[in-house]
Amino acid sequence: MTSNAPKPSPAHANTAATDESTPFRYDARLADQIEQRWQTYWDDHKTFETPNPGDPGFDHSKPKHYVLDMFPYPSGAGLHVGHPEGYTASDIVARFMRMKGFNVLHPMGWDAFGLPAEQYAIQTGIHPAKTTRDAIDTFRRQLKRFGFSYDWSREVGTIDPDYYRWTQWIFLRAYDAWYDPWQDKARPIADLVRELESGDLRIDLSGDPVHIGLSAKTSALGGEPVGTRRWHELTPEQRRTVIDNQRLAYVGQTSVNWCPALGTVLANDEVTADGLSERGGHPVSKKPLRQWMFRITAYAERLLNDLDSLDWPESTKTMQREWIGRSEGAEIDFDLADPVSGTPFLRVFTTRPDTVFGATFMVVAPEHPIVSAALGMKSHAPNAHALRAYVEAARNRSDVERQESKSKTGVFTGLHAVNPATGDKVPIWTADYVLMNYGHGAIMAVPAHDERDFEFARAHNLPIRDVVHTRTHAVMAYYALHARPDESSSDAWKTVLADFLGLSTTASAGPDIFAGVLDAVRRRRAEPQPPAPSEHADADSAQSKEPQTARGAIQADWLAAIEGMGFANFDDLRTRFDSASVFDFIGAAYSGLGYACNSTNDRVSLDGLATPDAKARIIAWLESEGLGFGKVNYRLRDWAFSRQRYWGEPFPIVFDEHGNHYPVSESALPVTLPVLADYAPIESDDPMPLLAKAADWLDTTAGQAGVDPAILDPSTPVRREANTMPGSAGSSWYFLRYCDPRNTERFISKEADAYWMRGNANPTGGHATGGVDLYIGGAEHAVGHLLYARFWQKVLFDLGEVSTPEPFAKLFHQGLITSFAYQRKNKTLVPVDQVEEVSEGVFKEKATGEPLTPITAKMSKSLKNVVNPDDIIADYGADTFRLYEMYMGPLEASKPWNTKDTVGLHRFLQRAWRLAVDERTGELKLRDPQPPDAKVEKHLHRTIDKVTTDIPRLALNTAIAALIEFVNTATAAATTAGTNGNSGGGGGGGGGLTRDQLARFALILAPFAPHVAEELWARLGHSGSLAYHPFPEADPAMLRDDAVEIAVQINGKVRAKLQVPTNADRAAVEHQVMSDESVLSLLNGQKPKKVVVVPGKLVNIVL
RNA sequence: GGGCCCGUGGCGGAACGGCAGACGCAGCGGACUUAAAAUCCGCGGCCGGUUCAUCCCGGCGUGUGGGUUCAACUCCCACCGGGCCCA
Repeated sequence: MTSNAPKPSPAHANTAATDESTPFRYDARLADQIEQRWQTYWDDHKTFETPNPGDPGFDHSKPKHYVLDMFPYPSGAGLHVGHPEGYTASDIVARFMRMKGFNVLHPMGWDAFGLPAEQYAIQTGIHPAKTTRDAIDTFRRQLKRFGFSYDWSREVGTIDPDYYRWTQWIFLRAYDAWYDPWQDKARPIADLVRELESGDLRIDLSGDPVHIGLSAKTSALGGEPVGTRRWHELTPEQRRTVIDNQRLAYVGQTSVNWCPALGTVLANDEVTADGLSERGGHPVSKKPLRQWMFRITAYAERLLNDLDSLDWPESTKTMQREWIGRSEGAEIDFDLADPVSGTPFLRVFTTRPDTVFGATFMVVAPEHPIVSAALGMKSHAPNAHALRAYVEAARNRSDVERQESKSKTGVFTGLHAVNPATGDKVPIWTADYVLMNYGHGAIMAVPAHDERDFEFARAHNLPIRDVVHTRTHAVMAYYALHARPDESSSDAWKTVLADFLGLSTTASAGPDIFAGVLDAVRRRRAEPQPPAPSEHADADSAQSKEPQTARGAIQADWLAAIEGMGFANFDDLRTRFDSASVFDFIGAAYSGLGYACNSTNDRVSLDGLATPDAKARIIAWLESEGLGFGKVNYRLRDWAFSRQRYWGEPFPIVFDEHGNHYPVSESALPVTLPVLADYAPIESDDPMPLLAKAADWLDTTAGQAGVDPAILDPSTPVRREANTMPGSAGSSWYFLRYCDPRNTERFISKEADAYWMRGNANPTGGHATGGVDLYIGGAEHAVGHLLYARFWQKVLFDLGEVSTPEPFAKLFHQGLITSFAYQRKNKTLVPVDQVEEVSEGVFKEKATGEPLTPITAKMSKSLKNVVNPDDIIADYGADTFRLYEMYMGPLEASKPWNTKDTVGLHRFLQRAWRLAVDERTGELKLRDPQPPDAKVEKHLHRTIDKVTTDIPRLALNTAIAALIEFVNTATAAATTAGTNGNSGGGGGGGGGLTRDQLARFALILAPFAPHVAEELWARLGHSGSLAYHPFPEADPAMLRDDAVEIAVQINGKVRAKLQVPTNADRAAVEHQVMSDESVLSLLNGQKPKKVVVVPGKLVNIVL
């Protein structure tokens, strides 16, 4: 039987025994009773409903704490064990913080629009409105069964018209805003119009507003802005175009990810690395499309900088930084060596200006004007035919084909440019791997340090010149230059170099200290037998051959590496480095960071500089010479916001017959999603929005649609926007709605926002930047949801709608819960129901008898290793389930589910229960009137302390371990006192804990196992819930012992243990240790060189 | 290929640079029981010595090899293996 196969249910096993002699044992049946009772109680008494400022019962004197879960996407399959992991952790924090005197906001809702629900509806033939509602009901019922302390009165769903009304409203706010680069914030479009009208702003050549004399763009070009126009010079159509191109939500033409099978466009984060859709795994291709876009790129710098202020996992911050992809590159101008009319120079953008010395040729897109210019020049006739044919062919290939094609085709234009750094004449080629719409449609090709350039150079026999060395190469280059004659001989050069490399890389050395390192290598080699300087002179005989083998191993590694590079001899090595052709020789480009080399001319040298420094120096030089300038570039693209599907928020936008768009006025919101019977996607190569099927809804008048009569006559026929918003629309602001979910006037009241979203220094690490105090959810949303939500928050912040610039002050990712799976020799996996365990830890496939290796893998339907939480709760109860999931390991770690381990946590609750309740009579067992056991009391304080410090840092596994230890101590005390009987359910009479101790224990258990804690609390005679009772405090005096056992080490090895007074200072401890008889006998008369005393821990005597 | 994270008993895991293996599971021994289950108590890294046995003692141990330190699971470097992200 495998570990995941069904087990005999303990519920049934227990029931028999329970009925006979221990009807009040804590088993599945009793747990179920207790849990139902308290869940009903909490519901009936609205225990976890949280008033807002201004509501009756709101307590101004308490600080706030907002604990948020990423809301789930309710699927038909119901919850799996991964969902409650984060929810349990956040629930523990929420319950703890309530008891610590905070006003806690802890809501739950549903992310319910989107592709999966729609796909499911298509498969089943049931309308998504129905399947989604059913899934929500299932999820809600399951979540309630865990006893989570959500304020269900604040429940929201993204599909509720009352909710998406405000999603549409936020869209309109962005539609009606532009990004002011001078104030570095979003502002209303009306401000832009006013400044254009006043003449403060003009329109530049590319149609963007520009401040005369203030524009970075124009000053970089180093001249007066040419061709700017004033507002009043523009026609109404031109004005409309200018304005529309400034909106934060705008219609743009971009290359999108089109998925023909799903019939929709996907965002970059919805497409996998191998070009398949994340949902369904269908092929996705690039396609140009006019669609709604969000100008998230305007916020790139702020989204990047503000990450520093957030208490988020470093890995997630790194992912966002990389997704934003800020790079400091440069625009560099290459003068043309051959005169071409109208084109004095070629401008390129590069992220690696430090490699300009290695630019041995240039490549322009076939559409580049210089190509047609070349074709028109008689002097280049010999090449003209091939060139013309190539341009013609390239025109018929799509961008995708051009990017993907492996063969590096291209043709020489016959023209040359001048490399501004080297002064060399370099040929200009045209090739279709360079796209006209990227950068300037031209690149400087650095074949030694760019993969594609390298392949192109190889294919067309162009020179490859090294200008960046890795540390390894830098060491080798230094050696090539500085090796002594005896070191360059045929036998010696490799071993000396290997030692040099070994020592340099160990020391993370840069070129500046190579000389010293080489000296050290030579000194070492000069020594006859190599006990390296650091080895202990007195090393005993057993380790005497260690140093040699160790050094030998590293040397061997490097020898193999050198061998792998294939240099014939030292002269070959030297020639390669001298001629800057190492990468050509190795046969691969190196595009990483390193140290510049071969990069010196009369006026600037980069040699030896690390890449970032080399970049800075070359940019400074280019700028001083007027050859170029530094430029910041971002990888982040604007957010494609249109989906051609049914199950999403409609846009509050209509179009007139000319294709101009108009907003639906606020008072006409929401634009409700029409009920569509046929919601099957339109599979096609061209995007076709599904809502186009709702003809009655689609074609209307401006008045019907609710467009402001001031901007469009109500009788004007209009067509509604037929695209819908993506799934990430509703999830980008739901945390705001929870604060004020039933507000019909605003998406969130100013008061609710100011209270719940404000900055708040608190135990779980809230920040002055404000926002949600603790946000728990999966790491898979690192660059999607978490970036979009930050962006919307900043837009709303700029427009004065919310008070904080960041939505989530502290973020925590729970780890993935995996399952065991079984692997054949060929690495394929076997479903668990086809596996048998032939003996302890040995597994075979039932059908074939093939031996299998157990591994951990994601839970999946196909492997049949999915665990359903409902089953676990039926067997053990929700409290056991909660404890087990939190006890499995660190919250952030990925860890395998092992059902058989759950029984340990069930036993813990059983022992805790038995401490307090007689299993035969159900009577409370208390120690009173006997005084509390001193050891137990002390341990209780330690446990309170441990739990209090562990919960805020989400170290819930160790907090539970501490609770278990306490129960074990108390149980032992009760047993030795002879008051707890044993077999089959405890004697009558006294117990291990006093009434007061049991009460405190129930309180500290409550965040983890709330039902059983409430039950104990009630049985102690309290009325009502303990949910708001103050959390017990540990007495610092009880955390210390009078004496502590310390370890006595001699040369780092523990040789003795000694009791010393806790308050003894270092000198006293040292004195006690050094006068202790057993220590003296261990010292055997030797005099210590040094004695290290770590108070309360150990003493280390160094001989 | 680049970046990040992780490698600790049979398993999940614990350990401010300070006595490695807390706590739980599985296992072994005992108590209770007609018996089993449940429960309770005890043992538990590996190798060796000593002993009837307990006690006790020595050596080796946190993927591998180096380094820093009085002291390294923990910090640094390289490598091996696994995972995640980006190409």
